Amino acid sequence: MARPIDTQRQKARRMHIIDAALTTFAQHGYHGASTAKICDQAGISSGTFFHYFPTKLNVLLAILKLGIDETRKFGAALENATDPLAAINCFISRTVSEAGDWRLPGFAQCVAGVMTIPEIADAVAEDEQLQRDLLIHWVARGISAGQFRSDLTAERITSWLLLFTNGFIDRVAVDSSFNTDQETQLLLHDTVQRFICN
Amino acid sequence: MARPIDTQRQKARRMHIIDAALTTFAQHGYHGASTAKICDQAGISSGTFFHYFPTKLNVLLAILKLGIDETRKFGAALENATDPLAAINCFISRTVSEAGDWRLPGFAQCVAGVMTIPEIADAVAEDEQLQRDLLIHWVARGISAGQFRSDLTAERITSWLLLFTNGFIDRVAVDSSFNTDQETQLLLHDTVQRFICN
Amino acid sequence: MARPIDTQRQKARRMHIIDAALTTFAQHGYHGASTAKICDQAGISSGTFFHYFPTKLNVLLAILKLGIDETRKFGAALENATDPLAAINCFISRTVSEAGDWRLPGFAQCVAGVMTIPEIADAVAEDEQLQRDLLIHWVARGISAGQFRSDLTAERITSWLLLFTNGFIDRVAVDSSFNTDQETQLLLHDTVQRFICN
Amino acid sequence: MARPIDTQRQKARRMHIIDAALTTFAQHGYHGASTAKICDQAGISSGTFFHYFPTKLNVLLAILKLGIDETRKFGAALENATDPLAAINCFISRTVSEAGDWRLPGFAQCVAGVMTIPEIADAVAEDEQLQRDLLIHWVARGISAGQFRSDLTAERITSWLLLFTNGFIDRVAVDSSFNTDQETQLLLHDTVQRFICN
DNA sequence: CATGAATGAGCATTCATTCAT
DNA sequence: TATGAATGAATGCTCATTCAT
Repeated sequence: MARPIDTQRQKARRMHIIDAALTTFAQHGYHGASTAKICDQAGISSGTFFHYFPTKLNVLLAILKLGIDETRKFGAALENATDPLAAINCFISRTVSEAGDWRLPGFAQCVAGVMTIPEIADAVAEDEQLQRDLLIHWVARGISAGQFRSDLTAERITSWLLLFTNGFIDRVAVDSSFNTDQETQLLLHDTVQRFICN
Repeated sequence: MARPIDTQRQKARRMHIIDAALTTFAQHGYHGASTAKICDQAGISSGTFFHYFPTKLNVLLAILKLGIDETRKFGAALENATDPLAAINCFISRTVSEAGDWRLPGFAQCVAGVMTIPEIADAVAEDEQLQRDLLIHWVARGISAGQFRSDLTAERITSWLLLFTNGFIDRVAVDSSFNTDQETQLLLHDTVQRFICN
Repeated sequence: MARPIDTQRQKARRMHIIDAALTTFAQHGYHGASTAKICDQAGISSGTFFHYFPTKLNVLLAILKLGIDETRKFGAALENATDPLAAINCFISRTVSEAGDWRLPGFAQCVAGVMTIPEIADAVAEDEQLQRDLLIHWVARGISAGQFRSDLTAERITSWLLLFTNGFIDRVAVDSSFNTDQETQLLLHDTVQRFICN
Repeated sequence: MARPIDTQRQKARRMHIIDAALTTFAQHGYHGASTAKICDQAGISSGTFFHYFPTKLNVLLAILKLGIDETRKFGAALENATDPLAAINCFISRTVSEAGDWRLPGFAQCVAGVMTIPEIADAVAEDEQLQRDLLIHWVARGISAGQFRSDLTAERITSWLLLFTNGFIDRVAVDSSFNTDQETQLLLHDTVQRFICN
């Protein structure tokens, strides 16, 4: 008796495991997060874990994949924007607001510690490239519109925008006096705007 | 009976191991850097390794300690500076130029991945605090001198300066189009100056 | 309420699984043949597998049982034979011709590797005993008829006949230059006849 | 302080582990012999086990290698023989007398069960080939000397000699009424001689 | 001091088996 | 009756650390 609806349950369960893994990775780092800890967190047995993911590494990759997909979706949604600065601000505040999930900064550190694994490096590079492509489009448009400074290439500016967002997330992880909401304003209006505009 | 000459040799050997560990941590991450790999890199036996350091974690802590000491020394050397912006720029360019040692960005990622270990978190927090103390002093002076913007507290400005430097190092690790020398200029004159000054 | 037709289907399905298991055991050995592989080979789900057999071991035992049954049947069919040597040759060539199913030699190796499991050892011993009983009868008759050598007990001769057949099957598995059809002649006329006759 | 004599100890220890593994493999089969059981048998820790052998499979291969080396040595020692039949008998009785170590027949079954692993198959094939090369030389000489039957190629005869020896070892494992010493005589004088001579 | 063999706790992963649907 | 998701015990192997020489 085929149970076609099970695919729903499977997807949900997969997401449940991913969620638990995200928490555990954020709390303990990649190697500190034993599969046993992840399974505890998810309330499942090790067998179930490996039923859904062939390897511990693969859960991490699945999390990264999720981020990549969201980045892609967001880029598409931004396509009908008109003002370059607004588009960029929109992208940046979205990225940065993800740090509202307290696990994100910890997860970012977890990933950093594991960039020596080629598959991870590749996934991170893919995400990075997506963000670059997305941003560079709007930066270039801002430059041609005379809205942004023209002494720097769109590429260099993009690198710096990513420096700001990633540096921001790192701050959240490390600096307890760093208030996300409050500093996001500073990021958009002072750092980005001052850096990018004429 | 302690022979002072031996102390010299010991110190040199200790430093040699630290250097090898730094390389290995940068290349393989904390867990990827087995003590065996570190020993290979240092050209010593595991016995010798544990003669100089009680645990693998302690080598990492020793490396961090070295950084802390240098930060402290640098802070002291800066004490007779007169111009706040110059002092800050000096600090920042020193920090950032350390990334000239290719191992630093990799090591920074290694440390990020292991921040869940309390001793590491403490050491990093100590370094962070030192850098804060050092910077905040000059930022406050720049504000009172009317040289810097006064709409933000010295503390917030300092957080952002650290965001820039750490974000910069992260960029070096992740972004191959990011040229250290060239971007350092941008960091000092555009990012910092635009952010900090009136 | 049992429907006799179902029993047919069940039996067929059971045989189908046994056949798939035989193939898989021959190809991968007992431990290399995971239940998953067997199910794949049979085109069924693991649930179905365990519906027909309580454990993996039981499929193997079922295969052995099949062999035992056939041996028994063959022994009965041989009962009206008249010439001892012909009867023995008949038995041997039947046994050996089973190696025409390419899976048999592999399966024999599979079983050898698992003789440390008491239930397997018992089943193999039962088959062995059956073959012994069958052969010893004709060997004894050949001896009393003065047709066979009388310097050896019927039991020892029988052991050697089994040595020849099992050794033959092992050869097929191991020695690619060993041509079944051709060597069967040699087995019957040279090895067995030279060994057994006056 | 270099301890050059340790190589002796290492070799001894390696052999000790090999010996324990041989026992355990013979008693429990390859998969039934967990590394834990082997370590217990050897009186060592798992760490030590893997210090000497990278893989469980490798101990098995090491045992096979030992057999191969001995076959090679034996072949060399046989080189100055003069009588082909005597040389062949000498080889066969050596091979067969190894079954005096009660573990050998069990180990042979263990290996049979694991022939699906390519590395094992290769090692067994190498041993087989060595034995073939060794025997075929004397068989060919016996044929040209008119001492042996000439209706079969030397190769076929050799295959049959190996059938006899391997079948013999299998018998020892399976047939409790099969007395090694007594049957060896039968092997040499009746089976081999009757098969091989004119 | 230096060495590297020995240790054993810890971990990712496999797989036969169960059972709700 | 058939399914396949869920289970968890068992296993091979890694690696930081100890200690006799």
